[in-house]
Amino acid sequence: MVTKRDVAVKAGVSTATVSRVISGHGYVSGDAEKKVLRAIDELKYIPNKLASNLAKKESNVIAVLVEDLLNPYYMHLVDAMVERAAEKNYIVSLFALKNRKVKCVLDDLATNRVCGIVNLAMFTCDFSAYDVFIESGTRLINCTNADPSVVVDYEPGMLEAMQLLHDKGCRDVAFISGLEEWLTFKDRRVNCYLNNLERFGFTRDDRLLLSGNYPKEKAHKVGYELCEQLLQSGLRFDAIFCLTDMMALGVMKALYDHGYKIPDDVSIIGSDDLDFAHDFHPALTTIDVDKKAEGYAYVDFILGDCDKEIVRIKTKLVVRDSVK
Amino acid sequence: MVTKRDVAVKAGVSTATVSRVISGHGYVSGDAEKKVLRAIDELKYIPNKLASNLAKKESNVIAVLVEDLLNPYYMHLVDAMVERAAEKNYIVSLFALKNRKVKCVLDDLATNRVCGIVNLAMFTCDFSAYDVFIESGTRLINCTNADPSVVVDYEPGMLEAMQLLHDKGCRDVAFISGLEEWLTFKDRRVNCYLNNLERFGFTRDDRLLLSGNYPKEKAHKVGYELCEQLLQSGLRFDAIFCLTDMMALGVMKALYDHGYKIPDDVSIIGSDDLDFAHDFHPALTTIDVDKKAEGYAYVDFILGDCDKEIVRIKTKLVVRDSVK
DNA sequence: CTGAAAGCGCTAACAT
DNA sequence: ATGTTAGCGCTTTCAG
Repeated sequence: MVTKRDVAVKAGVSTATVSRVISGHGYVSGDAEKKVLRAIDELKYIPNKLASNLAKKESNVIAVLVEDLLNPYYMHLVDAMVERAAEKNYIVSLFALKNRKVKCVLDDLATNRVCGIVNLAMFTCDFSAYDVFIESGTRLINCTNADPSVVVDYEPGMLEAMQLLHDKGCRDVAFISGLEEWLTFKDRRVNCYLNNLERFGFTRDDRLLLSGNYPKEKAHKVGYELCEQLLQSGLRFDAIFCLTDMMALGVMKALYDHGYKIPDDVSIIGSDDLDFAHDFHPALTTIDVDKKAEGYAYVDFILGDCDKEIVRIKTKLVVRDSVK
Repeated sequence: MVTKRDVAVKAGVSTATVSRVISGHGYVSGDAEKKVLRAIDELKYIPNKLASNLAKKESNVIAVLVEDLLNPYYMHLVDAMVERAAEKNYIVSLFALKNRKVKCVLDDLATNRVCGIVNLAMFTCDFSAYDVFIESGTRLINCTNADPSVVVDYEPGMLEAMQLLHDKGCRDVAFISGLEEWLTFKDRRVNCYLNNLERFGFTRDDRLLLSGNYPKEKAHKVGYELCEQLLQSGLRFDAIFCLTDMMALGVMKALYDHGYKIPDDVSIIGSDDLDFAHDFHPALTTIDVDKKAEGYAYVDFILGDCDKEIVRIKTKLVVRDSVK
């Protein structure tokens, strides 16, 4: 294996100089640079991250914590993160909570000395017991309440959606959501819905807001079940907001299974705008989230390339065919 | 930061002994073991993978190469791989080809000294130029033609599916596939279809087998377009095999958009059995692939924990509502 | 059964 | 502008 030392010898300089030309930091004469570059090329030198990670006491891996890898929304995010991380010579690794104690996962992150952790799961964890993270200044996102954060600003999209429903004459608008403590009381989509019911002349009825076990259980499954629950409640409704597109998939399925027509009998609005929302039947009207910006923001935060302490992600309504 | 040395000092032994009890290799007296374990516990020692990676000249990261992270089938695989890898203290990192030259990605893999590469993309690459991989014995899956491999044995599932179609009286069965060179001429699903047309009394007509640009383009999009192409061809067909479930989503969408009813006018069969195939409309009849076994096999191969040189993944038909 | 010690390849002062 | 060198924390012979 060819090392930095080999390059240095071949170029007739020291390893420090080689480091300088590679990193771009520090002064190097044009002549030295040329020789080093040529040596690197001839020797096909490939730097060893393993060594630099150790020397720097920090790895180049960004950890992403997820509840469930199969969630397409997360994958959009991860996709963006991988792209952004690659630009900066970092890599992203996945850590799943499924079937593992949180402590195990945390130990795993610690032993790997990851340089940052993006927690996409619905819980905060106590990192205070992990000196490693604190000492090494590992950056955390969405792990503790004090983290810098990226928040999806659902308001514009939600307002557009409510306006659309209003324009179409809907009055009894249900909202199918997830975990009560995380996704009903704290969620910006739900809050926006709740805060603007009167403004758009929608019926206010607590029973129209349903909570379920997402994301501990699959969104589509929760959507299906909650929709059946809504159907059985006997309440009148002419439109349903779904917390996510996948939830909308389940909701629509339940509606079909019970003989309802979409959007004739009930209008559906999702949230996320997954890449295949267009191919739902009918094509889903949904609140698009700028997922690429969100993913980029995560890695920029982790890498300290973002000076803001909070970045807001844009949303907007994408009108397709699921609203009459 | 507490190091192995700290533990050794506290336990009154050498670092080598600490290593022995941690790794479980080599002889250690019960007494020494006890002391070491206690020291680890009291000091809250967390081993540093960065150091061990360097010392062993091999990292604990398994690389997964994908064309497109958003493909749900890959995510099922990655999900299984993450789970399996975690059991063995390895982590999995994602590398996307999208927008990057293959050489860049390969350099990236090399500089990170990944311990293995699972190539889920549709191309083989020339690793011969990368001494690092060869020297360090990096295990490759699906990278070169010589790799050990896991093959999905689509035959059982395909045969069941063809039998079902036959029983339902279908005769003109189309097949909507992907890249011609990879997914038409080489694909086991396609081959099985082609080889058994007569056996089930299906029409043989080359024009009924359509190729598209998947996976370079999204499956659902390719499915949609190919289905429209089929529609425009004027050929008669009463059933369609789709290479993947996501393709089926697009195909079904195209059918609806053109006024067809599923399964009344045409039956649809997918392949993969994604977790949300049940919530397609109608619920998709599809060939289930044992994705967990597939993911496990990949990491077992990478870690050398599998002595077979080829493992076969099972498939079976899951009957739902998209076949009349 | 245990310990000493020589690296692994790179980084980052510090010196020149 | 460039070189020297002392680590980074762990693994792994090799002695004892």
